[in-house]
Amino acid sequence: MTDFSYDLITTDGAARRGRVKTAHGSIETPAFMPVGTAATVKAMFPWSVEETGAGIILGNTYHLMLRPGAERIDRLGGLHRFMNWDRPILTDSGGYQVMSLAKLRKIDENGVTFRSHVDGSAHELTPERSIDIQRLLDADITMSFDECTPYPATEKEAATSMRLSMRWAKRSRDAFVERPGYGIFGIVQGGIHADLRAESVAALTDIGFHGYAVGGLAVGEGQDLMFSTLDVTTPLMQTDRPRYLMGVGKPDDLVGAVARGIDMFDCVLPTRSGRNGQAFTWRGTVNLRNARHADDPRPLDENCACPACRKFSRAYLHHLVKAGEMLGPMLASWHNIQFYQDLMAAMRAAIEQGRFRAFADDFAATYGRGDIDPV
RNA sequence: GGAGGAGUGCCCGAGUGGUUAAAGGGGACGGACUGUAAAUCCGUUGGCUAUGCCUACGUUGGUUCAAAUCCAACCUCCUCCA
Repeated sequence: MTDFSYDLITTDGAARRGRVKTAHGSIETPAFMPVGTAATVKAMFPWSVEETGAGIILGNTYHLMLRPGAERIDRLGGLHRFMNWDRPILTDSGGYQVMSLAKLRKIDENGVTFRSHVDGSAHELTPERSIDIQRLLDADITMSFDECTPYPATEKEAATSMRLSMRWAKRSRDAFVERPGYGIFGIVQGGIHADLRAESVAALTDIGFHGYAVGGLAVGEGQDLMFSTLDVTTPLMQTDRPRYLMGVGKPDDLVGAVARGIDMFDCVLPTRSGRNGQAFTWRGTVNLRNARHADDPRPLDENCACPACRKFSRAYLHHLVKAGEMLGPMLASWHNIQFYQDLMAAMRAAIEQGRFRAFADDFAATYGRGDIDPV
């Protein structure tokens, strides 16, 4: 089996076209990873996810540890087999839940004690345990255990939080069992502070990871601050390792982040928004609940290959969403994941052809700028 | 034919003298969602020449300073008995 690797195929400005090789296959980057927190990309079959062109999905240490349990998944042959997804999987370490479940956890130097959101029972997550769980899950890419620093945070808070994450990153790296085709990523923290981001990148680079993630963004700071933080972060990151912007984002966030040298993304938005009746298109978002679609026989997006667009009308999608029929969220999720994959494919092609800047300008000119109904 | 019960805003439904343009649902309309405690959450939902006024709780009339709330008649519906 080949080692875990990242090949930088070509660049266009700061944008990078690359390929990540893992035990379960390779990933064309820039890549978007659909989120499958609880061993399922919500409302989608794994083969549907595959059909959109997604090359990798994300799972979650915290959720799977609580239910059905990491050891159980291990006994059942690992997460790929358990959920019938044979392509690469990246697992989040539970670090995001340190922030999102703030009311249900206690944090100290050793790690975090969560009160389960399922049944209230107490569970400890340390860097060592998080890494071990991710090994049991058989994640191709393990994420180091961190604290996703909330926003807003004072510079002092961001520094304290980041340095704790750096100590945990070292422990995570030490706990990671090297296996061919498997890698572990360190997570850069530091809030919106350039000096802290620089310190964090240096600390992680010193430890040495197979890839590096930028964490703690898209947590309320806004796109301008997210981009300006990337501007002072990605230039410091190793060019021969993949760069993953965690939890991002909206389509225009993805384009802007690729322009700043990011290779990988994950976000719940396409699936969550899909379940909530919002569809993404090249012209912006469409709220399928809106009354204006009730009599519209046209497809959501004539150029989209997903079944929601190929086989059904906006009027029908509108009806499904309004009626609370589960096929509505299913089709909308499928469409959104398809759109995200199409967007990534378009960016990859633009980089290969050295026209990423033009692509980004064109995207900015049309996305969110007009009604989707230019009849 | 007799006895009893009920009629509230788009719908269901709370409300038995003033703080009621009227709880709460639903529906409708709109918005949000960024390493998923989310098939979730949040607004708005009588009208107007709007810090006020008009219309409104089956209909009409009455009692009262004041009525969705009390009284009378009428209309409609439901249940039971003939």
